[in-house]
Amino acid sequence: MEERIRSRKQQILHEAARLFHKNGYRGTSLQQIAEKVGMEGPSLYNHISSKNELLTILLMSNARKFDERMRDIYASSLDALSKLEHLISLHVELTLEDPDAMALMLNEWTHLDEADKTEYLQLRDRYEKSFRSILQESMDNGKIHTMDTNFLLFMILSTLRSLYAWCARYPEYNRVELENYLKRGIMQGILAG
Amino acid sequence: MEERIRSRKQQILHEAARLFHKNGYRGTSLQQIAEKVGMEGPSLYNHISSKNELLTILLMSNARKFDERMRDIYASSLDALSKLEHLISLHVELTLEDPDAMALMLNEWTHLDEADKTEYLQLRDRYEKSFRSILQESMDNGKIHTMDTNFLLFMILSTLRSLYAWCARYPEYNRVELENYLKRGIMQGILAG
DNA sequence: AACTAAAACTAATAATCATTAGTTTTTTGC
DNA sequence: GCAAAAAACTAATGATTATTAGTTTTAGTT
Repeated sequence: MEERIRSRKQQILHEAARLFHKNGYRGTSLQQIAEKVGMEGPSLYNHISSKNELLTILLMSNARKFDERMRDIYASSLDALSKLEHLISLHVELTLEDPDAMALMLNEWTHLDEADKTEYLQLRDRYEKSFRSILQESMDNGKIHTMDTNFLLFMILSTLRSLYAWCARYPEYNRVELENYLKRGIMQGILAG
Repeated sequence: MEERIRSRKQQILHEAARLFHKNGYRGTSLQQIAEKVGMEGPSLYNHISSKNELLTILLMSNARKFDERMRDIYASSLDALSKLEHLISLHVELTLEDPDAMALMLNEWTHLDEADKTEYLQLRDRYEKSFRSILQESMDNGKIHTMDTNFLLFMILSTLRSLYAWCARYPEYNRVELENYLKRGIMQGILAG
């Protein structure tokens, strides 16, 4: 009859992620998190050392996962255009895997303490540089239109980064559909013909 | 005397917009706003009735402007594809006009009080419905690829709504360049040939 | 100069909330 | 069963902060 009981800390992290996503880090009190888990606010301190620790764990683990997966793609021997497709898939996969963590990573990183913020921004910067370099290579190969690389990166990342909101609103779309739509929309644009 | 009040209030609104954008509504104290304007926190109450009033004025005026401009475009006799181009221009224009107000409208509307939030969500909903209907018409006309209209709307709005962040980071791009890049990127996609 | 109202100031209020202290209950290993 | 550790509770603490109260200064009008 033992169903898998997540450790208490995992439960806390899970509820924190949901609430931080829904109401923001500042807009969420420890009391609210505690209530969801079924205890009083101060009891949380038997499991965590601070509110900020919760954010840091959730956010940094997602950021590091992104970094790792990006490095795999970047270092692969695929051609640039295929790498780009894999990047799109990566966003879809990680967003579907944990939309709350994704939302936190994108929206709440300002509340990290200084050391973590520095590391986060380094990871993000490296990610963007790799992404840009893949776009640049595709352009040099003549595979995609010549265009301001930074602006192109901005357009693509805008869409990929908003994906968590789409998934929250329309949970019925699966990974394959999302990847397909995104690749078509980004690669081919919307004009017919 | 009326003029004095107005200009002082405009000053306060301006600094509030900058700070709300930079640190969020909750992350901004009245004391901080007051300091930027050159007074003590409580002195603000000679000009405003509450912190929330500042957010409401900034946010709702922008939302209503959007609504009004959208209605002009929607009601025009242009063909659907031209309307879409005008919508892109509208986002560029209003974003460049006041990036702080745009960021507030997109990110801080949750802090509106109930009545304003309801109105805001109605405006937003109407905006999205009109946008979607224009996309649908373009699709029916065979002008753009057949595809899930909601997802297409999501992709386009993701980019347009992120524009304020781009403008903050790269202030050297002007309206014409932004419109051109966006129209090309959205309409034609990135694939060469 | 004197009156008035706007607009500033300082000090107090009250709410929220992360965190600590101290205590009691529950669980666990034997 | 039982000691000890883990995990819960209640009750402070202290910081922040929106807002109000009461007072003084500033500036415009007569």
